[in-house]
Amino acid sequence: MGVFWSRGYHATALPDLLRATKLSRGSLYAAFGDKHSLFLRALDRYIAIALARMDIELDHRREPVDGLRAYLAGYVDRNSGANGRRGCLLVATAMELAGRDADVDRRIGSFFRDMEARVAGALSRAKAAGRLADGVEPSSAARILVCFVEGLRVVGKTAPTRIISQATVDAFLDRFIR
Amino acid sequence: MGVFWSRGYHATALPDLLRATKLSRGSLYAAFGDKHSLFLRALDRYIAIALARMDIELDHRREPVDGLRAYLAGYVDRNSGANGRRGCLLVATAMELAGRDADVDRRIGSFFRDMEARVAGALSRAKAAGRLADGVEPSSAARILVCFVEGLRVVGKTAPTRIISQATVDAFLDRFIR
DNA sequence: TGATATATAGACCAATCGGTCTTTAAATAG
DNA sequence: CTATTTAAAGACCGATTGGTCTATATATCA
Repeated sequence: MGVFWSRGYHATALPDLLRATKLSRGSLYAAFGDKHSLFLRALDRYIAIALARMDIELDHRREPVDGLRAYLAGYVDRNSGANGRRGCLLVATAMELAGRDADVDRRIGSFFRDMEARVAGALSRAKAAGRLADGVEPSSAARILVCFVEGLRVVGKTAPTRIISQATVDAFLDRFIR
Repeated sequence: MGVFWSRGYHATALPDLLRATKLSRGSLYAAFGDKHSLFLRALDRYIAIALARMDIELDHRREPVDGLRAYLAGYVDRNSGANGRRGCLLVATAMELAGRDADVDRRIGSFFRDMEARVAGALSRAKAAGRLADGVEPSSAARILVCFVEGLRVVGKTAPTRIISQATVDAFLDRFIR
């Protein structure tokens, strides 16, 4: 997964994968089929990890606003320094392969839906707790938030400075939370 | 430019460029040097067009809120249907090459700075006109807006539906404008 | 120990990559 | 018209691509 993450699909060559998996060419093909299948597995794992993390951060039993803060703090972290420069496998894959690879399309699409649903859930709970700013509607705010964090990952590729990311995230949340 | 835009750098092969430029192999190399130089020229043109468009949309003499609306409307447009599926050369390049190509790094970085400066300018003028919501600070709001629109381009790759984009953009602006 | 299954290393494949160069045709100048 | 420049077509180059296959070494088991 790490190799695809760092380099992208096209830029990852077989030798890179062999070095990363410590497998021989034959064993790799026996275990995973071809490069494309292996990439799909890596993508699936990346998605599963991201969603699992969200399930913890945005847990129902938790204070929803705290959950959202933790969720955004995670993005700040992943956007800082070396982490930021590494980027996001999902965003990179979306830009590189979406619209040209049906398998990828399905995964990216459903990931964004799943992510949006989780954020919308947290926002709904925040609203019920009276913690949302006036006029904020959970479902559209969730879409906004998803766009915002994915955009963070894009600009974080070139300017991964933690302090600015954190301030931006705080200012963002201030617009939706009270 | 169009070829790199549609396929990305690595996925664009020489034959694609020959077809697109209607040039022979020799002429292309005589005119542009190598693939990398040609790509840089395409990227520069893309950036110049984007900034020129912003200069019109966010013109000083215009009502700043109208300008911001027009600016965001442009993103809605570029994110809908086939346009959306084509994606954004800048975002794709940032994810594919940033951190591995110094020439690209410089261009992407300065583009985001230029874009943010223009948005911040419009927001400042809006603030002076009393059109900003309470507690909105132009410079941090500009960073938020840049992240938001770039994130739009990412999720727009898989779900480029105009109505939702428009509603999301409207709801977003509602948080900052009055 | 000897027989068998497993996985390694790496030769090998056709196709394609970015890039160069030669040959030929077309346009221009006199 | 001929002479000269310009550009197109495409052969060609070594390197690399994703993928297959064989020979060898290493376990495993009786």
